[in-house]
Amino acid sequence: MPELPEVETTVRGLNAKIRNRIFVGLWSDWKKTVKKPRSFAQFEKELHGKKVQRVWRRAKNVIIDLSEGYSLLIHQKMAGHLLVGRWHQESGRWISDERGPLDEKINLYIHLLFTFDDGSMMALSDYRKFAKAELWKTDELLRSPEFIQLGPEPLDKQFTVEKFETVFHRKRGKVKQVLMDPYVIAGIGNIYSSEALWWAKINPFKDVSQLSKKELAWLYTAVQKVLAAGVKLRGESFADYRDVHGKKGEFDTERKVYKREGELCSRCKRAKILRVKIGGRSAFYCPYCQKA
DNA sequence: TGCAGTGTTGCTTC
DNA sequence: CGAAGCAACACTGC
Repeated sequence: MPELPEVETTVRGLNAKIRNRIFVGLWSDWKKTVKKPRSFAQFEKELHGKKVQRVWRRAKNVIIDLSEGYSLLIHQKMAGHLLVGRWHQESGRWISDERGPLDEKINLYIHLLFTFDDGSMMALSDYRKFAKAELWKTDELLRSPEFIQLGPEPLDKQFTVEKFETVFHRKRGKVKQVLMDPYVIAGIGNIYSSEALWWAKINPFKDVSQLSKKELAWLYTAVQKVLAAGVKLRGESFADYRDVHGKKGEFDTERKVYKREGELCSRCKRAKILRVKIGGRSAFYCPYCQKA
């Protein structure tokens, strides 16, 4: 579900709510969510008593830095939601104490529930059970290969158009797939790659090695534009993304091609948006604006 | 009923 | 050996 803007929205929400809180309790009905340490009991034991220092994001990972040099990493994968609030259990189900957007549906899929020292809680809801939680020593996480190998952050000030060109010229393959490769550039998934390519007027099938310098510059600008708009609008909730309070994002007003197959392109008004398969995923584009 | 799905990984094949 | 392709993960909703 979440791509960079959605994860960023979640991270900002967590920072406002759980800083300085101390982990005192843990509940789970799907312990496989915890991947590290291997043993759930060990995870629970090591987490207990740790204080939240700050929450940040790398690619689509939420990282909660803790006292004593620990970091809790959570990846929401396709359908995970991180929520904060208070819940109580009724006949085996978690019920939100608050009225409003944290409705019953999302609560049904809570598989991991952390309790803090002040009685507030952080829940990981995930109807597909793909999300993962890992407890690391912070320095080990930062030195781990899977972390080091991640591509640059597209919204970093240091991520210049020159860096973008360098990163892309090293690769080959369909530009759509390369954009979604977290080891090439971080945080871009199926929605924002489709949107960026539409803004840049680039055909998603085009091989990255065939992109002109001009096209690379357009794509660089488009990637930053759609991601920044996504963050500003607090994410895309076309599917089921919600922020930590269960609220929807507003990026849907900006959605130009994703899941719009058959609709007239809003820019050229001469062609209908196509849906095709690239690398096993659906890609959406305007065959007129984004000629091969 | 069948299939697609916001992501990533790891296995197989070339 | 590297790259590419694809199943697997597990479940809901159209």
